[in-house]
Amino acid sequence: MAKDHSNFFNDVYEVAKLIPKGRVTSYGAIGAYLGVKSSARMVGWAMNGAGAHPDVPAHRVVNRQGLLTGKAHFSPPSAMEERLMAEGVEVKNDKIQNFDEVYWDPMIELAL
DNA sequence: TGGCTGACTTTCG
DNA sequence: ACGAAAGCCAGCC
Repeated sequence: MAKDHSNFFNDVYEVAKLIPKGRVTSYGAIGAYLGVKSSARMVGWAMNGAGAHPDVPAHRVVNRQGLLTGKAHFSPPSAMEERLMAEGVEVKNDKIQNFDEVYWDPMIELAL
């Protein structure tokens, strides 16, 4: 597969797929890993096409506060927390509990 | 081509 | 602690 010049989505999907089960990360973390920490929105936008990528666990990607901000884009929206809960992530009121423990940073985990 | 939008993040009030 | 505004970059019309 030839790497396109602007497959930003592809990169986001790759990182998202690397997220271990029971862990979560933030849009900014992925963006930072891709070199665009200032454009966390882009990561979320890329996730907009994740719906066509079943291998991309978009539910493991939340905002910096650990809030399931993107859950509204799921179908049903509750599927996000449902999935996180199923993986062992404690979610309360659309908010990830022990976020500091389940937080998975690609810049650290994938840092070599 | 130009301009708007957006699943975020950070900072000021 | 909460609310609002600005900054940012890439996709889409």
